[in-house]
Amino acid sequence: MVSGISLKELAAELNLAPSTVSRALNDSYEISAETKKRVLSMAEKLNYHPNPFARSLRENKSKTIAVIIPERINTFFAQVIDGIEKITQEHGYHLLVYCTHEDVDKEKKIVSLLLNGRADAIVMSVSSQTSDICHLKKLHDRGLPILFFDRICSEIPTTKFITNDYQITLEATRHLIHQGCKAPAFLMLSEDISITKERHRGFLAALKEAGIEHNPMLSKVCCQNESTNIEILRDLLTGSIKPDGILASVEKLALASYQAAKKENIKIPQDLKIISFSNMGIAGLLNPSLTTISQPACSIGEECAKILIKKLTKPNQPDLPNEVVVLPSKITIRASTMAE
Amino acid sequence: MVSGISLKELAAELNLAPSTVSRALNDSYEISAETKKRVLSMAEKLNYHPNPFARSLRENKSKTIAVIIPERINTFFAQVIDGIEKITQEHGYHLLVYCTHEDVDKEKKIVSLLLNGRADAIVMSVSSQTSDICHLKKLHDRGLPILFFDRICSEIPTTKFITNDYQITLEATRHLIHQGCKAPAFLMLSEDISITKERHRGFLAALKEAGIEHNPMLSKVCCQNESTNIEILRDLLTGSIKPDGILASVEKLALASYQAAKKENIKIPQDLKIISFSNMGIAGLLNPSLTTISQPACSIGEECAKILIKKLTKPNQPDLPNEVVVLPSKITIRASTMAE
DNA sequence: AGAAAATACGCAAACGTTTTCGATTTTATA
DNA sequence: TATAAAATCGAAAACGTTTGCGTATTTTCT
Repeated sequence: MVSGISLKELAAELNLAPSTVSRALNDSYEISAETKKRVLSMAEKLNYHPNPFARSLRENKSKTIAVIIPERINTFFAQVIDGIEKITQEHGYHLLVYCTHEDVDKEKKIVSLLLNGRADAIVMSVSSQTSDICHLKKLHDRGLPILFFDRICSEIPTTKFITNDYQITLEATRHLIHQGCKAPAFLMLSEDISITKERHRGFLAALKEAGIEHNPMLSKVCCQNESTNIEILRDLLTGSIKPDGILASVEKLALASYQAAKKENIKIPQDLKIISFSNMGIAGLLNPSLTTISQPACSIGEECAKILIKKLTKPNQPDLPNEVVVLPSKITIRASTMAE
Repeated sequence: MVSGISLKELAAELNLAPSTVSRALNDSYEISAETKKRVLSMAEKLNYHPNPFARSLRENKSKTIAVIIPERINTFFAQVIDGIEKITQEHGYHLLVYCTHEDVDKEKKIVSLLLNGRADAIVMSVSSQTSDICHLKKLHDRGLPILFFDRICSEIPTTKFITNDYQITLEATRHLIHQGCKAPAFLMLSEDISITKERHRGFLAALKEAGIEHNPMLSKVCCQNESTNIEILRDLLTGSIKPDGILASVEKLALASYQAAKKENIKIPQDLKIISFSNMGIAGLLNPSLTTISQPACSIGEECAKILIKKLTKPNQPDLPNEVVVLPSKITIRASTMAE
């Protein structure tokens, strides 16, 4: 009932062979225009819809792309998926979306679910806990097109999309320094992930350039839990080596900083200037408004999708090239980094 | 290559019939423990993964649930999906996620894609433009389990999950009045959707209860575009009938109100108090912090998923009962509604 | 007019599972 | 010991498509 009428039944209704009906529906040159019209109208009348699984089984492709992200409640990732969906939908692809919640074990489970061909390709951003990557290697070895964005996995030879993390963090840190920061801190979720390294490198470069000696205590690794992050940051802000600026490599750490500063009664931007990677639309409505480094999330999604669609739809396409595509981020200066 | 080894090949390797191997893998009582062990270890060794499409074709179910939401960049919907995923993943289900972007035409297209059995069930929240619902009826008539949350469709006899919209809006409006509002406004995306009506009803009831005569000009229908919304609200805030309070039935309208008030130099909460439906984690960090009505998004997702899983996994389950499940929302009072 | 080519369609296999129905062997029962 | 019952496995059909190949009819060319 729920699956509706089949091709065979449709063919029987028309007194035609299933093969003929199939060809007619697929607009084959072997079928006369008249027969095509007959088939089409009967298919419409009987509400025929081809079974996607029979087709997938036969064609060995699913018209489905899997997207794996570390968190759903995050403007950046949501925008990327919007971008992916926009392009892939035009080509009749469906999106399976999985969230790892920054948990590498969950990531492994999800990845293993995709070893059976359920998806024709994978677009993903690895969890912040991901250091061992043999589960990802297994996917790639199987021949499944896989493609990374933002949190990339450089060991796997495929196309990756990131932003100019080093350069933009360099500029952002320069901005902090220019606004008067003498001892900025760098906040991160993990030391392992690719972009964190790049961003940290840019941060340190700007300090060196300005002749500021960086105290490693001011490069802080935080965790997933919001309340413990706030505690970590309260300790940082009231510790022996107080930062007068913060560069948060992840949005949630900027927000935790706001909370911590609020609790410790530290004034932003007077006592503490904050700049953060963030794609929140409402950064301008925060108290004070947050200076952000925003990534071209939607474009990243679209570009991912485009290259994937090309690979999947054109026959005899080569493997995805092992290259890193860089799209520029943008700094929007707001109140949180204003010099007094 | 990408699809790996098949059951037949595995069987050949073991000198067993495919049927035996299938049964062994599915832990059938008909197979001896010894054979099972042999099969399992060989399957492991050869990296066998059952083809999901062959199975779906045979079993006539896909182990897939489709989720349709009006927007992705929205904490509420993201949380609901997190809740759904949490439960469904435990039972081996996959999630196809579609976004309508509040566009009813896109909604229709997406729905028509699901007429072929690609998903075993649908969980959705309709777009704000959806008034004609025959595309949804078609799904339900086909026998596909469909289930609504938040933006429900009452014409279709199935289970729906909402919050106590009438009651909580009544209380929220009382709060506004108690804080000194004499002429609160009500902001909505559309007059058509279910929850808007309920919320508006609660709003009006509170006004009546307080003996306040409501000017219909203060019930404002906004649109999807942020900048035009800001214009609409600037007009409202500077018009002949000025509101001194706002109840935003949707998060984005509260944010637009903040922007409009900022531009018009209207002080919140002194000149204008704002309360809004919102699940943003950072409502407390806005300037001023936003009083919110937050919905139990994650629970909604989990409850949806639970009832669905029950329906899908237990045999001979009756249709989803035609009832509305109500989960309570919660008001969190912050600075945006403080009396001076 | 006859041969060749083009047109339009049908038959059957194949994709990788699961399951019904038997078949054979082993074990338990009388 | 004969027989019923249980245990273990295999053959084959079925799910709904697509497609290679075969064939009958019509058209075109010489």
